[in-house]
Amino acid sequence: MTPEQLSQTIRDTLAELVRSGDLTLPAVPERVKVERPKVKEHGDYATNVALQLAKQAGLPPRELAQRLADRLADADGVKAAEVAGPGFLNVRVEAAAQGELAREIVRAGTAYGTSRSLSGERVNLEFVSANPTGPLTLASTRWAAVGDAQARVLAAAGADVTREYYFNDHGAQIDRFSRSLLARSRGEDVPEDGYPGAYIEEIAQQVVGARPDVKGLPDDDAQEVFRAEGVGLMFDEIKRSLHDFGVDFDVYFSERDLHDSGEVDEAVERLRGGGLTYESEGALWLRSTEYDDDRDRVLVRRDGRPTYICADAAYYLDKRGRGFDRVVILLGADHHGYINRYRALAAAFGDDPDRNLEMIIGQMVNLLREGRPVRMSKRAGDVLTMEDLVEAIGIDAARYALTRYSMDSTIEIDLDLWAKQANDNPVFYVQYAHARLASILRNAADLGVAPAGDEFDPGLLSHEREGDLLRALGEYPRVVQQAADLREPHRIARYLEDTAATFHKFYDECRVLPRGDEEPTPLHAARLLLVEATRVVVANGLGLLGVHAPERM
RNA sequence: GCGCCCGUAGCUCAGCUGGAUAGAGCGUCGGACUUCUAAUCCGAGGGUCGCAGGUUCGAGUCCUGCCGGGCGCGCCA
Repeated sequence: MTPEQLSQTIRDTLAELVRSGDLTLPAVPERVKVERPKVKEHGDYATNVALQLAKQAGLPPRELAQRLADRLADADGVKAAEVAGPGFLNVRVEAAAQGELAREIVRAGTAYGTSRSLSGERVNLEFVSANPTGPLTLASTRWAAVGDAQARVLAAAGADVTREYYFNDHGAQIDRFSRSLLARSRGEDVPEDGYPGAYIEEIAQQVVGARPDVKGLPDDDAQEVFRAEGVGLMFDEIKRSLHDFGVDFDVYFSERDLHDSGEVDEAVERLRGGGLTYESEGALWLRSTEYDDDRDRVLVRRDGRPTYICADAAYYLDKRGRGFDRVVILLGADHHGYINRYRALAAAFGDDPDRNLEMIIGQMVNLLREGRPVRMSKRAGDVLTMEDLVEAIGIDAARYALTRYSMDSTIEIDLDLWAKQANDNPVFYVQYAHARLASILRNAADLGVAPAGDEFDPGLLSHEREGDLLRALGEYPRVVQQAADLREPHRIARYLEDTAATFHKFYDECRVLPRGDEEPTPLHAARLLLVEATRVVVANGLGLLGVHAPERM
């Protein structure tokens, strides 16, 4: 019996009480929340429906809970139901009803935990979107890990997700980048506003290697060569880093294309007609204060040139035009000031900013080494990059460490901890659980013991640790659902850590395989099925985070 | 000054969108391997949930005001 099934049973029971006249309610609630109590004595599951419906029913909560408990106790799969505290209803489930879940999970395999709740939703998820003027920074690495996990989680909930990367390969930043390359190729210092990093030197060398003629060109032409070649090289490197990190985008979208295609101009025209703009001091403004912005924003400068906001507007329209109902954008905390003007843009186009647009802000990342912050010196251009992080702790640890925390938290990654191949490293703790599970299944195969099949007796899984584990596995679909609804993939990681712990405790107390000369029993087969189910869940969960589920360690 | 995020055990962080006695890992101390991976498990200790009010049967969670930290506030992108 899963929490969903129990929830349904409780609803049915409420409906029965109403029908039989034992209870008066304006309506039986759509959803009944069933939660896992923290304290063992409170049963396998608990619900607070009685507390919530007491007022409507005109009954004291405990009285309502009691009527519900009396009827619920007879329901299929329910072993006991009792009233507790101010009106909680604590439920114990039949072992047989609960054990059945192991078979369901194994049968569902990789589909276990997925749902259709977002089916039909076309989601455009934009993240990273770093301009190709340097290697991916630590912050970009966080969005890469979280964004990809986000995409996987949304897809698991049935959404049709496109991963998109927006970049700008022309304009002021790129000019500074190409001027820096040019300067370094001549052994000169980079300009005051240039990019000082050591990678500039390397790229400059590569460009010169590929285009030896660049030396003889006049400044303007040479700079253009450095721009075209340099951006290409830099972007290739970024894409390769992302790919190695396990993150591949469906679309790389160029801002330049928006200008070239005339979409920016079209967007401006549509904004003019959208009712959220006005002209002042010779410029066209967006009334973004309508959406809690600090001030209105200029769309078209006095000289007639559009600001970058127009490109954003055009880009938004482009996405909507490609059929995406939801435009989701992951941004760093340094861009939070962006939200309100973007919402105003969506509204100016007649969209509902609460439904069509979603901007997710994530906080920054700091590194710790030997207990001290690893500082990056901006002046020297020594930024901490994705590759630095991967080199220090590996891809799995990096992805896991970056997705394990709420996006709202500024995080500190202790490199010494995450590099350790030891149990204080959460990613190893979870991966070890998977390796252990896989190992049991391998040994079982060697012994010729198979997981229970048609003859499976779910009632055999009645040990307390088996119940704990089954209930943990039963939580998984709800965790995925919640992670998808709240856009919080870190919940998957936390769940995996809890579930790994629950499994390790089970392993400690419940022998799975026959020892020595022991004959295999139905209990061995049943436990083996539970092991297989657990492996499925851990593997599925790690998969949502883009972290490997190793067969051995 | 204004806006967004954070403040929970010595440290790093969860807390199921208002529920029961606030959790986990690490660190500290003490235990458990002749047999499925001890990269594990068991036990102990550790808290004015930043502060002060408010909302209600009930607040770490919601509201208001302070305090502290991070990040932003261009006709730059």
